[in-house]
Amino acid sequence: MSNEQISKLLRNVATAYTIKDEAKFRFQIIAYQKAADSILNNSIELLDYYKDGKLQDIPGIGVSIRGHLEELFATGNVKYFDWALKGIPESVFVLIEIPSFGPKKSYRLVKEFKLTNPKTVIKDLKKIAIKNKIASLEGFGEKSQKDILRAIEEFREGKGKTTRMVLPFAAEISDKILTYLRKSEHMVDARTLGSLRRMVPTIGDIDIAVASNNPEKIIEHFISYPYIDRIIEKGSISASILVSGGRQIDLMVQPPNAFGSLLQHFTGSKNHNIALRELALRKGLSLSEKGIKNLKMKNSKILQYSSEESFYKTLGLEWVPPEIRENTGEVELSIKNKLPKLVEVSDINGDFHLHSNFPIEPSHDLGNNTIDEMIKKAILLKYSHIGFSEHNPSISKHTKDQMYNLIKARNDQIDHILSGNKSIRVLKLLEIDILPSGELAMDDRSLNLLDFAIVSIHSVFSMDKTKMTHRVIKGLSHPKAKVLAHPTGRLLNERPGYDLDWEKVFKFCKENNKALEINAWPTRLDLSDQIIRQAVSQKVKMIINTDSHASYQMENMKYGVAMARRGWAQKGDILNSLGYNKFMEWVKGGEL
DNA sequence: GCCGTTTTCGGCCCGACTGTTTTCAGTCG
Repeated sequence: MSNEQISKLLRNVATAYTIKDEAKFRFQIIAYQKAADSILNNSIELLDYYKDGKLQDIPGIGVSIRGHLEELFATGNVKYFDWALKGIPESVFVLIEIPSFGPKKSYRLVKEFKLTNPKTVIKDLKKIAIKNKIASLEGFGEKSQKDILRAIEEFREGKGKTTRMVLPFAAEISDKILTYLRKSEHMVDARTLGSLRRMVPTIGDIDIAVASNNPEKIIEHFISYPYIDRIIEKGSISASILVSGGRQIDLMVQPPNAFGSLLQHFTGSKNHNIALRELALRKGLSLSEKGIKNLKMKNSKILQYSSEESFYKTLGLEWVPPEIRENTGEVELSIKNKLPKLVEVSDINGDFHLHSNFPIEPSHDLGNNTIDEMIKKAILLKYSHIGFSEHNPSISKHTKDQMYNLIKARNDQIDHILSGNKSIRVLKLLEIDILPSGELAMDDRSLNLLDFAIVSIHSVFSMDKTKMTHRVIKGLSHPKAKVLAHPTGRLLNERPGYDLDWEKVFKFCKENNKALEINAWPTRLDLSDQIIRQAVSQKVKMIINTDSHASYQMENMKYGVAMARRGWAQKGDILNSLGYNKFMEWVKGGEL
């Protein structure tokens, strides 16, 4: 069972409890939802935790839920869940996937109209709404009947939060809205917050905070956005719209004096905020987007904060970088003033996974820009050294000698360009396939033309974990192989990536002076933040590369750095932060 | 059901908005 399926199962238990007796099960509901969230956000298979007897390491999973999950893995079923879910038709759990459908509404509609077929429940409900049968129900009306129809329609079309965007796409939409908002004379400041500010790999909706003394005017301006599809909701200080393309934008306004608490609130994550608010409660304080209320003093005013720093400071906390606001230990460390100093874009001295358009007759895609163009871009980015890593010449279409000659020609081209340009150093690398056998797709004579090789998997992804781990380690074992590129092979919104035994891979990298790549390509972002954090804790070195196939893509470095930051990586964990000489020491096998 | 800087017992975030209501329940983030 996948993490997603297990998460859904726990969420269903919470839903069932909510329907049966929300008051009685209040805290179990929260606990099950928390556990479900935690599992969904975990990029490591739960089955692996189970096999290692470490289910309880997952936050939100205690003795009770762990027991249930162990039963699930051992027998494929959980008696307690069967009991909890008893009496709730399966179609309820289908309806609840539609935004604006919660437990109560879903159950009520299923019961009222006997919608017992989970496969057709959405279609059936639509028919009933069209026949005007919902409006007359007590607690419903004309408006809610229309809303139900529209919610079903939008769900089918994948609008709103039902599909997630990759970071640059979300950033582009957000920038357009910000530019528009800034045209209002009532605007003092506007910022993109939520998961986009935290640099989560995929974004559900776009959250924007505005500082203004005239919120009504801002809201009016916001809902007049020319590319609007419809207004989802609109109040006095917040509003949500759907823009063309089906993306949801949430807006919230506070006066400039309270902008700090709004920034904090709307950046999240939800779990970080809950942790902060529980901490505040223990001090007799209540937090919200409006500011801080002192609960010990009767009818005291809410204290306002114009900056996030002052807001955190009042709680006795160090300001927390948005990328690590996930309640995974950052709150505890910020109390002690012991947050790590995370790596920054300005620490990056080079990019080592670049594909030029040099006709190397590769196994996979060629780049779009010349070596010269990419070097010029690297100079603009103030890099001191870079590396070209085109794919190896296709092994099936060339003899060994032909491959050798192609690589030599590429190297000569680099030397030729460098002879007229001394402002940057350029390493001669290649990205080489690790064949299913674990062998590299190039012989030693050709490999010796390189400063080092980046190795990666580009075929036969479906190997099991043990075999894939063996394949990767064998590939990395070649003395010229120094970096494992896009280590899981995941493609966001497309495929999950293969499984590796990370303990083994980490150990091998550490003992043999190899590095794991953090690939900054926006649909890869591979490694995940979670695995980066494990690698950091085991002192495995990493290198952030853009995998650019065009010079403008070299600006994607910021996304790779963001993943490193989300994984709590510091400058010392990231090889790109080294100067040329130190870097070459590492290349040649020296300890750092 | 989970969790720990006052706690292994006794807590558990906070507010906005909507529709159907005359004061609130449901949903969302």
